[in-house]
Amino acid sequence: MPAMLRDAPPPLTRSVEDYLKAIYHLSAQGGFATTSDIAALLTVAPPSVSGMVKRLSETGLIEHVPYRGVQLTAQGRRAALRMIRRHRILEVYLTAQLGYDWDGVHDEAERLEHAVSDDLIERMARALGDPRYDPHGAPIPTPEGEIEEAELVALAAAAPSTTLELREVGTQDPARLRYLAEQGLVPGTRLHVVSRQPFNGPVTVRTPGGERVVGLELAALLWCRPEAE
Amino acid sequence: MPAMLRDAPPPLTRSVEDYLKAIYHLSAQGGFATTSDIAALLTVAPPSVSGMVKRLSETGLIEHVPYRGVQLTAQGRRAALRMIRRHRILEVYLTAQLGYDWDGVHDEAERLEHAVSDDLIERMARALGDPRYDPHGAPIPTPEGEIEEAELVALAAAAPSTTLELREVGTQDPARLRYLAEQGLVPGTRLHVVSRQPFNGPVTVRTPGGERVVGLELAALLWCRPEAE
DNA sequence: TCTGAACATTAGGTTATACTAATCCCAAGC
DNA sequence: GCTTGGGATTAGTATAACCTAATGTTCAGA
Repeated sequence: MPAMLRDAPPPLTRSVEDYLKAIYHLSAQGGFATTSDIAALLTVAPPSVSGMVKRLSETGLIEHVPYRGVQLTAQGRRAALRMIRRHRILEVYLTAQLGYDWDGVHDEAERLEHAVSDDLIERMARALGDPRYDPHGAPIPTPEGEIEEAELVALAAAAPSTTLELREVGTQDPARLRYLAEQGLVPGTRLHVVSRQPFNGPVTVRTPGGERVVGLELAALLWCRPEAE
Repeated sequence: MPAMLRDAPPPLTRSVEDYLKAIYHLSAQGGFATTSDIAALLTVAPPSVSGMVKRLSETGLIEHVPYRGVQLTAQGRRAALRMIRRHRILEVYLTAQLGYDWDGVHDEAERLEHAVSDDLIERMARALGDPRYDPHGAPIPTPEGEIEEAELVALAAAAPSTTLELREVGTQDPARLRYLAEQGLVPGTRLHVVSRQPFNGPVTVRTPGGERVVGLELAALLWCRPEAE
């Protein structure tokens, strides 16, 4: 019997899927994901992470540099992107087809992403017309594991009198999401930066719904694409 | 702090949910579910069942008579019916909204039933117009845990020259379900029993699609409601 | 009435995942 | 170039599920 067929790789467990996703997000800006960051994100104790890291690097899903942190291997990255695709397709589906709000959809998707089959995800994607972004504007990886890498700038860092398109909202916190939606600050909105107060003050933007004053904490979550001239 | 709030009952694990469902189905005709029947249904070894049975009776979900079998308590029955509602709503949803066939929908629902929230189930139910039967004709429990108890007769036991409505198909086996659908033998179909061969021979029925000869194995799975005169 | 087959249970071990407590490493500041 | 504090790791324990092997129980028929 050929080796390829002999031992089918055991399917990943829920925990493993969660760790890979966490590591993907934490090492997105190129660096290492540290033990304590992973522990904080998954709300487990650091020793639990050390243990899992050992197993994951033995199975070739991550690369571990002791006392430094971990990074995904190509295989681990594929698995993480598969989970992210599932999560984001689910978020779009629940929002578009079952009346969920963008601030309530995360938890449901978080549980379902481990249970749905690839087949079901692709049926949902087809029913939705193969969406490219989730309700928060985050890009959805393709079934082949490609993901769009956009060059976005945080509103907090934008220069006054530039015009931007709000592309992605970098939080899942329901309270923040609800407030942003009330202010009309959702992906796709055009923003003109009116002014920026000194000493880490708020940013004032003009939106189709009127002028809005956005505090720095929120402005740091609003990722925008500079408008082409 | 009042006792009711002090220790919220820990949510049931996947395994527990599966055991309760299995026990519900096995003790449906009023009797005890035996260790080996449960083991066979869940494809685990009998000692695993003994272990789980001990835990479940300690937590008050089942009543255990050693060497005899188990039955659900009122609390266990509620939990089982909740799972059955989830399963059947999911089956209807996947069939009606996402193009699943009635022979392929079982496995997907089996995994999802543990992951969906009650809220999502009720949203699906509402989107479907609160269906009362799943694609196989089985009744769907209400959110309050009521389930219709119909008096159905197996086609295998029906007298010749009676007229019946096929109500429920008692299998989840894809091959059998596919064949039955090809023959037009789906819930809702009106059947007239033309004849019954002796010596456990097949049953001949007239359907809107023409005459069909149904072997005894399949006829035992076709649960029918005698037509009112 | 006894006995053996079939079924149920106990005993003891494995794996995955988590925890706390104890120890280890390393880099930053003196 | 030492010390020290905080993050990382190891050690040891717990729990939920599962397994195989050994032992117990029941009942039907010789």
